[in-house]
Amino acid sequence: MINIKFPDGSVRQYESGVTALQIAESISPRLAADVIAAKVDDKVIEANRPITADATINLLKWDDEDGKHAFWHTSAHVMAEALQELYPGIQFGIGPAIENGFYYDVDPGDGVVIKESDFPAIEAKFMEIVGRKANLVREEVSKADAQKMFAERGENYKLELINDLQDGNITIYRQGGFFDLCKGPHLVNTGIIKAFKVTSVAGAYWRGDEKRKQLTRLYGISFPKKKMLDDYVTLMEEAKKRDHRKIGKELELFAFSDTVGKGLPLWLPKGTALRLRLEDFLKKIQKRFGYQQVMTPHIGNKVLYVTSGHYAKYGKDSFQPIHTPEEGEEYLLKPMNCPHHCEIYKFKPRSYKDLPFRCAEFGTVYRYEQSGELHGLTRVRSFTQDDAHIFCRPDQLLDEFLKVMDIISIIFNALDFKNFEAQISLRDPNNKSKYIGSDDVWEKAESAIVEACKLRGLPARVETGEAAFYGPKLDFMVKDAIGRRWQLGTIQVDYNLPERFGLEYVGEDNQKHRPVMIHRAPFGSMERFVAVLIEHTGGKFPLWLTPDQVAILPISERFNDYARKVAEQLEMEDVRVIVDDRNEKIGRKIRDNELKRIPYMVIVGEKEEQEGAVSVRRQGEGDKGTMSVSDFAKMINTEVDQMTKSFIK
RNA sequence: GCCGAUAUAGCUCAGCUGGUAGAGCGCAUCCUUGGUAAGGAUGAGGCCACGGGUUCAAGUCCCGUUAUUGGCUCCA
Repeated sequence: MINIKFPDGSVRQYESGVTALQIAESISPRLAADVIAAKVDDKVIEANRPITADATINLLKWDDEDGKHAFWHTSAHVMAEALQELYPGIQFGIGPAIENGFYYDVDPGDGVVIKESDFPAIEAKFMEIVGRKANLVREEVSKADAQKMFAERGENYKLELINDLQDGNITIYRQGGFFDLCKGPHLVNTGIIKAFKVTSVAGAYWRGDEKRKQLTRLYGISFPKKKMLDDYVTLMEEAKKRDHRKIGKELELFAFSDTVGKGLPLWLPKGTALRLRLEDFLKKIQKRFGYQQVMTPHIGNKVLYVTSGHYAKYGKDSFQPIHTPEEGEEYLLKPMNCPHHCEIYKFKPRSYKDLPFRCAEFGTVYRYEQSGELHGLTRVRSFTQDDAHIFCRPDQLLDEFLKVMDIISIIFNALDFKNFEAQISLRDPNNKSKYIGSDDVWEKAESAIVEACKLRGLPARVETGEAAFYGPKLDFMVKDAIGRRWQLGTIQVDYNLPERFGLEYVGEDNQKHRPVMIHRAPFGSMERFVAVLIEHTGGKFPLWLTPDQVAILPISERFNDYARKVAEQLEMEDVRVIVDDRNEKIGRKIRDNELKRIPYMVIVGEKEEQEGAVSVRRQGEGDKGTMSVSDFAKMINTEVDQMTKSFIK
């Protein structure tokens, strides 16, 4: 007999060799029907694998991440089986479960293209296969056997994968006539899968290497109930309505013009109003944190970027240098603000008493992003960083870093970005040639970031090999409407540029010392931040930020003059208003302004004019009753003050 | 940059197996002057992305280019 411990702490005894499924059955038949897999001592295994020693068990259902993972992983195998039946001679790459579903990378053979129009056939074949309700059978095989099995099927990609595996822990899973190299875990039977959809097809390089062959990647998602798929499809459609590109057009925030050039956003009046308000908000916070605003040109002598090292690394893939009538003179559209700020630092000799020197600029930069990468406002070729560079003494570094973290936290709180993720990006120790600077300097910079996160209790994922070439960084990532992750705020520690630009300060000891630099951008870029803000709010911006706070709707044209008078009065009180004086009925005006997501509407007619009042409506809520114009102005301003008092002033 | 998809009026889209363009919204003019989510009439808008080709005939079929788009790679 063995002891099985459950998550609630209770312990039961079972015969050795018992399976998770049997354990579930011993508790309740309903539980047994829901069990997808099991976590036994932190290892996820099939629900029908014998357990032969004392263990802690967690029965995994669809609601458990690991359960879903097994479900989708098996689904990937079923999709592969379907593809094998539909496309004889197809070769398989890898087919993992991902955050929302799974994919399989396949090579359908020369000249064979899998297109969107083929999805229905794949889906039908998939459902046919799960209808066979095949059991998944796990087999441990030797490396030689595995090689033989996949060589017979002509699976060159699988053979390459097997080559990299250790003999002795190679497993394959069979279902019906199909088998795949896989370490599991899986469902016990494919029949549990009740709904499936191919979500998209895309190219993907084998092993993520753009020099190798591009395979066809099929994305899919599956569920244990048909309704769940329907719900998922509805959810995706809802999310698409929050797409910033769509809302940006509807609310006239920004636009693109082929004539201006791709990836070059045009900020329309409403979008500009929103952006400027965000910039003012940050400026106020920065002032409080001792920053000084600076301005620098949009171009700079190429020498600046040769010095910084950017030219060597990105020069060929950037907008090319601007030539002047002078022989040999070259300027670059600035891809970064830091070299300019270094020159500001160098303007005069600095004393240790002057540090930290924090200089901030909403600096527009130009980067020639690959054409396939451009995406709405989130990935563009011209964008404005809310950039600042802090030049400080090494002993001030940690404290300065923490202060930047505090600014980011103020901003994310103010805008209600709760579900951000923090990522520490470190250098890849196996590929140091990608980076500039000595080991010693990198170690100091990396440990400062790790230490800062520890002090603030910020849980951060650590990624090696993701650092900027001049230094490690801490990034704040936020998801968009359909779950894509975008980097917003960033803080980077840099000992290298001060070295390259020969930055110095005179210390207490009257000797020359080298400052440390922090690059930081809490929004990241105004473009990307606004894009993510649009998707988070669905275009319903908070009252303090929104371009138009109030729409005044006269009942008929007879009250247009009164409406304009009210507008003037409100404007005197710093309320942002528009007057809808179109020749339309009131119901129509309400509907149109609701759709424009204007937070407040006030209706004015005969009654209001006589009383010097307005009839108030809140967007999405409806009628709020009548009040005097001055009370209404007060109400708006109080609401704004309530929202902003915690983070502005 | 690579693989797939898409491109028709200002916007959202229809246009079947080829026979010289349609709707709704928006816009303009007129009627209507209204009380909390779409009042009515009339009208103006299209080198069907661009360039080639096949055909008696191309929005429709084929090729190329450009832009957009879903991924991959990249992201100072």
